Amino acid sequence: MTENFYITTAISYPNGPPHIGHAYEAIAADVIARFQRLSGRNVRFQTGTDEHGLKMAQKAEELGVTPAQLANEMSAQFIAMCDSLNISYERFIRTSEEDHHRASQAIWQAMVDKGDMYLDRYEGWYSVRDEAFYNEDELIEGVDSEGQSVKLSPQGTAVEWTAEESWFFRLSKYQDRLIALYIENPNFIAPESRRNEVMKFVEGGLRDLSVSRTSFDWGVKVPGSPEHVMYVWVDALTNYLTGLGYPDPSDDMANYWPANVHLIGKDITRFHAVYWPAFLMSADIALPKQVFAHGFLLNKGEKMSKSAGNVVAPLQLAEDYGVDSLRYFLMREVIFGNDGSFSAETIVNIVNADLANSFGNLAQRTLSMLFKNCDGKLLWPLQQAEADIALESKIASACASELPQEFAAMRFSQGIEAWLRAVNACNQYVDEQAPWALKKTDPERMHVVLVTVYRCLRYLALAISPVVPASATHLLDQLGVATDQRDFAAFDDENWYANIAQSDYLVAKPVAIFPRQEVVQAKDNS
RNA sequence: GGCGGAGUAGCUCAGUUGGUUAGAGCAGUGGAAUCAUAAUCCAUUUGUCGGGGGUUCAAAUCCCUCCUCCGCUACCA
Repeated sequence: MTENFYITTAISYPNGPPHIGHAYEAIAADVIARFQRLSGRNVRFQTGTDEHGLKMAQKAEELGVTPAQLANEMSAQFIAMCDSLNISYERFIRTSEEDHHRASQAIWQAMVDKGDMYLDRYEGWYSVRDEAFYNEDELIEGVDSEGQSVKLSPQGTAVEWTAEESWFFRLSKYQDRLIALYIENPNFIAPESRRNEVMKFVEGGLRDLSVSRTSFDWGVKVPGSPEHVMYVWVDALTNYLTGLGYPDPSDDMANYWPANVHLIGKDITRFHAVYWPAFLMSADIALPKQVFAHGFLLNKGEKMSKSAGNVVAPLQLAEDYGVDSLRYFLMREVIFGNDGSFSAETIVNIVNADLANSFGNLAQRTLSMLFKNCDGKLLWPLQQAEADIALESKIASACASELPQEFAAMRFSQGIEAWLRAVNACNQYVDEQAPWALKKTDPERMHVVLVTVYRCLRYLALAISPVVPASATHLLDQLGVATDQRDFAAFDDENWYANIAQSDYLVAKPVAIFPRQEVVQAKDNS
């Protein structure tokens, strides 16, 4: 029986164009999705945009368009980003869609039926500028324009005592069950540092959550309270269910829920690790198996911000260095779960060293010799020497065992390191065997050596394919590997090589899969 | 302020039940080779393991203290 696997990214808030963080999350999720497919699972991969909320409404007004128009325009940009980064999602969800409103109202109603929703007043010091309520003890003393002493928000903006009618969710009721969840499922929140933070937060006591707003109307209407729209997180989190057809009983719900992993940025851990499971518990829906919070990307070690003027457009990087180069760099160089630093120089460095020089050139030198010296013919039957078998066994272990184990545990950089050791072993083997010398002394042996590396290349290409899908496909095409033989199950097929070798397949003059890169100078905007 | 994490070669990081000359990759340097994308292979330099103090036969690893950086500390998303 085939296992199912459901992975989601957070849905992006499209009040601005996609940035490198969005690209990173999409790429990481895509690598996981492709890896799971390679492992033989039925994968459902969902991403999308979170289009409601005050900020979208404000941004639309600022631009003189309706929120729906803005959402259309911006979500198109996110879809375009996914497409250019080769993101293999099954569903791109938009929270403004009709089915999502229905799903959000259904989960809301389920929470009402459970007795977890009540109407109350939300009172506090509100800053219009910050759009946030503050506690008395958070406020600072300040002076207004007339020299009067006034209370200000921590950001120094004006606050006023405000009261708003709001629906509340009985979050406090779920404190103990949440803690039990974290203890019984240590991997529910990853990495561990995030789990510790969440544990402390919940142990510190939970207050009920205000979950509706009356101050604007760009959102999902609360059932029975048309003047209220849902607090965006109730609606946003529900997208993970909407995409499977909730609330209707459907095959997708049966097959894919609960999700295997919600991949998110570390800044929204609490919403996913506290509120979301509490909502689901209340609605009697199964809980996702894991919430994985990845880190942030820093531009040369600096946080990116509009004011610092160092925001990097993801598509520009993909355009400058290639989609697969960007994907490889992010998965290889950033320890998954930690923050990571990037720069054009580092990307070029890593990609040239690993992909162009080590791996790409290995393929190029091998296929080139096969083409020139053996007319592209593969060898059958194949009589390998001890060194050949030893190499293959090492490569098979790295590609079929080490890398998959690391990837399954979300340790992508470690998995890629194991793969790189295999690549290096192949280059080492080529140098030791020196097929160019054998060409004069023992052409038969030369052929065996080249075919041995050829066989290793298939392992290497398949294993790394989730990270660099287009390039891996390019190489597998050159190797003549059938498209239905490109998964981990094919590693167990003893006859794969015999089938190609005994066919009339010939290795053609190879085309470089990873050209060397050079740093593209940033355009001067002045 | 409270709680938590981190500070190891130029860069990114491994490395704790305390134990021989502290490791890897990249970058650098020297050499070999010439099939290949001036790619590859071999060898190799550099470290007060954040500062100071302590425990111990022995500490990057345990304790104390100080410095620096980061995260969390609820309703923008």
